Amino acid sequence: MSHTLGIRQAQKQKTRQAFLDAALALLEEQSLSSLGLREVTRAVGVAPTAFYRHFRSTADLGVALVDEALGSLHPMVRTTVSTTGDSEERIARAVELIARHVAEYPAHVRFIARERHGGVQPVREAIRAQLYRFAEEVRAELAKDREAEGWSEDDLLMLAHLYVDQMLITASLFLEALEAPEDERERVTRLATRQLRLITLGRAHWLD
Amino acid sequence: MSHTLGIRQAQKQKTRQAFLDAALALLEEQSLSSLGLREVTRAVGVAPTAFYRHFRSTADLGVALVDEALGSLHPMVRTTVSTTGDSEERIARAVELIARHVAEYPAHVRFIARERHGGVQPVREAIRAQLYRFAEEVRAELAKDREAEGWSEDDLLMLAHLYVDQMLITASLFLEALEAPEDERERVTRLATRQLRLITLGRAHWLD
DNA sequence: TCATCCAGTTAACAACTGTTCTCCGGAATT
DNA sequence: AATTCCGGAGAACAGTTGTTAACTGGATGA
Repeated sequence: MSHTLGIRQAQKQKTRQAFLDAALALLEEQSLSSLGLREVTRAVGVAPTAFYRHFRSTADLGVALVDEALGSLHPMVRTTVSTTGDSEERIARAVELIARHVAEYPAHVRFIARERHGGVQPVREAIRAQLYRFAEEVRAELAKDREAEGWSEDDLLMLAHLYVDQMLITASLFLEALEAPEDERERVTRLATRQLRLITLGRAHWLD
Repeated sequence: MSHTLGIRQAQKQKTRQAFLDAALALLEEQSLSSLGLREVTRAVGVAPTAFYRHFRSTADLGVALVDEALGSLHPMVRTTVSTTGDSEERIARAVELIARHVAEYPAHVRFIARERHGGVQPVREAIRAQLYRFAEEVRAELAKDREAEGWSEDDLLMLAHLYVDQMLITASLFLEALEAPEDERERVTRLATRQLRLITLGRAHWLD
């Protein structure tokens, strides 16, 4: 098992997490490329120079945030795609799961959506890599389905990317609807469900 | 026709355009929320205070950039969707058209992709409004097609949003592949084509 | 021709930025 | 018990930022 951290290491990780939390909060109303180092340290309640003990730059912190936001999501995506049952049930469950995740971690979702095409290259790269991993994993799960018989690897990956992108679009829509009345979120649910239904329909007739 | 502008108005518009051009260039490597007013005036070669003669703030300039980037695109989108011919031909033409547009106006495309979920609320709002207009127009064009018989207005709008989002995803992929060798762009073309093909397939079986 | 307008200039403001170097004190190691 | 390690503090650096006020000089319209 993992060795119990010394007081020192534990305190360091605690401060580091405080940096990540404070940055995430500040990033709700701006982009990473405008996030100042002093701004973050001020929010944490620590001297500006302490920042350098944990990150080389704000871009570096951004990459760490990408891992926090997406790193732990892989098992969830795998099981979601592979859930057995009627395709209609699977769609409903996937949309429900996205809605739930957005409601629970809105700042993480906002960060990813914002910085995916944002102004900081290393962060874009990190997100791109993670999303590619998602697509690969979805492809692997899709390949297990008997509906994938006769599909080329390339076509499966094409479909997987479509699903991943659709997931992000839906998450972003839920995010915009977060503060809105319940029926707005209901509208998003119905929209996303039908879009996934249409894609699934196209999938079923791909080999015609 | 439009009244010829006086020397004064003409010069003002020229400077204003210089602001937009300089800002767009600066925004290739950062986000709008980190774009400084002085930074822009320096690039234009003008005093900082001159900025206020044209824009209230950088956010205001951003909204103007949204109009420049998307405002003139509506007729193009309309005619693209409504082009007659085999659906396979239509897909190929649409993808080709996106590729061409990205190659011709990469900075505009980058700006839209970046600020769609960016840190400046009025700009996000402006982009959202324009994209909604696109979706409405696509819906109107789709409705003319005989394949749309039996479709509800709501389902047509759902499909239209799917097309618009797919258009943006594809544009963003072409953008990333801009500096890459030709075969990378070819890969994107093939990917986008197949994704559109699958969506079109789902569309054809929607009423089953 | 003369008064008015107005895009752009100059100067100055307090507040902020990232980064360096030096130091402190408690944890970790021997 | 003595020594090393190291996360964080403090002070100072040269530059930067947005915004204000008062100005200049050429185009505009009476």
